Amino acid sequence: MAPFCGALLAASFYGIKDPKSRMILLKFRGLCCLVEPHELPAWFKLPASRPMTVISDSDDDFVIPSESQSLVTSVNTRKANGFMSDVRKDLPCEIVDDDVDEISNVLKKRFSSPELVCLALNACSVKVSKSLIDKILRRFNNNWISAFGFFKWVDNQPEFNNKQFPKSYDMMVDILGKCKKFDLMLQFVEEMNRIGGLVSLSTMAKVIRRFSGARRWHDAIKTFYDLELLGVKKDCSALNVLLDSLCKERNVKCARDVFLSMRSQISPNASSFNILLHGWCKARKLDEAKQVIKEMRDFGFTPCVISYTNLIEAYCIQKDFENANAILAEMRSQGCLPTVVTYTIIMHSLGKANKIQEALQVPVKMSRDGCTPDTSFYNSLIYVLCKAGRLADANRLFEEMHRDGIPPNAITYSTLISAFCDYSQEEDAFKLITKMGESPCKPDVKTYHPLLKLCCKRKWTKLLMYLLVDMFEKDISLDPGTYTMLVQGLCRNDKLQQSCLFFEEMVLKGIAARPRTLNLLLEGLEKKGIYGAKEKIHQLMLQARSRR
DNA sequence: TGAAGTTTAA
Repeated sequence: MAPFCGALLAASFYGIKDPKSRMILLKFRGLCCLVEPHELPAWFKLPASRPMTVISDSDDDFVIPSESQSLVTSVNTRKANGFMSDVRKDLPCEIVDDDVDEISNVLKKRFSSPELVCLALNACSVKVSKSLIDKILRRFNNNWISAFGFFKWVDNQPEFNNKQFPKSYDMMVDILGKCKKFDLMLQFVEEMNRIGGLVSLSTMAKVIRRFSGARRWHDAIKTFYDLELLGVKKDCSALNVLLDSLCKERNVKCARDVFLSMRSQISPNASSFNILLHGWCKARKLDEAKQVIKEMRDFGFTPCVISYTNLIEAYCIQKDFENANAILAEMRSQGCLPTVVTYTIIMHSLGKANKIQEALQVPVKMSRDGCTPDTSFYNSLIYVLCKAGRLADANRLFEEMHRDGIPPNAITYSTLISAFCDYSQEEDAFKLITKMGESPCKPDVKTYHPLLKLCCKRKWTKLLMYLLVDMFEKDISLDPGTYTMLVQGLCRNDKLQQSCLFFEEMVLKGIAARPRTLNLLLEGLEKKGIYGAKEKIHQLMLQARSRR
């Protein structure tokens, strides 16, 4: 009756079914509970391949409160009525890709090295195709060991001709960068260069952006200077990639210095100026932004709708709607018409500033201009309606999007789910994430964050765990904000042991803990007299500090 | 993601 299953256990997650009582034990990073299958929300599915064992429930110390019983029952009733199967039947054409599933099942076992992944995959008998590679890489883009092991395995397949798939190589470069495996990433690029014909500007853009994202400015700039060693032209497009990645990571000063030092060698285009303009606008440096407009004109470029929209956004960030409108008037006088992007910025900022009535006038003005809304515009409108507490209207709008041929995206779902959680309409929130599971939109941390928060607030530990397990299964990793929320939320729920686990994981990942979070945890441990854990946390902080 | 806009939250 011992717990089982090496690989899954190593990942500190397992689900065990007792065939007699049909109870399911869920264990996730020290969280543990025993549930009846009917308690599982409809969107939560245990993989069929998981082994079955009888096990006692000594670890279970969680209780689902009565409110969530009603939630679970309602989801369940729909399930009993065939709700889920109806949804599935109605889907236009669900592509069942057996090969993707077969490989995913192997990759999910979370091996300790790419070589082990490669070995395990040798047992698979699937045919390598471009679509298979893309699907797997997309699915495991948070897990470089699985992705890289899979890629090496593909490379060994006799039918695989690596020159056919430069984009897949670029994806692999990006995954290594995203997971901060920078040395491996550079080695891999070298390897691509040796094979020949695989390294392009789009490859190097991934490298530059990932270095910038990790605030390794020097490496980003060096990558640009050394482009020609890899056979990539050091032209204006390459310069713009570097400038943009520096600006997007909020280092516009560094971008300006690069720009000035390169100006004599590479002639900038209008985009170069707009990139810098955007950098200054985001940094709320309006004087510098205006200076860029002037330089742009001196250089012989006329500011375009993107330039004006950037300035409008800068004023909107400062809630200076008067000046935003003045720019709007100025661009019109220049014969430059605002686009749906311009209107989205204005509407969204008005909503954020609680000027709801004015915000809701924007769609009217926009249609007068003959400008058609898109998904992002709808998302902002939904956000504004939610901010005003008009959830029913927001939901109606969401339904209308389908009808109007403007497909909702993951942000649409996340916005509504978040609002439902804020207004304690948890049943609607869970209904929506169920619906999302049946749509092409993929949830991310931002989708789950408000749900996890709600579970903490209501002390719904079982539901919290369903969600965490679900995220784990989908390879959605926690971000700093979510770690902080979980550590604090579990602390307040007297789940100190679990709170410590998330705290530990966060610190080991190199995420700095806020003093507030640390103190809350330490105070909790002190109050409960759990001195061992308190000492461990202290040690952890010392280690983290010395590493920095 | 990538010359402009949309989701969490301290």
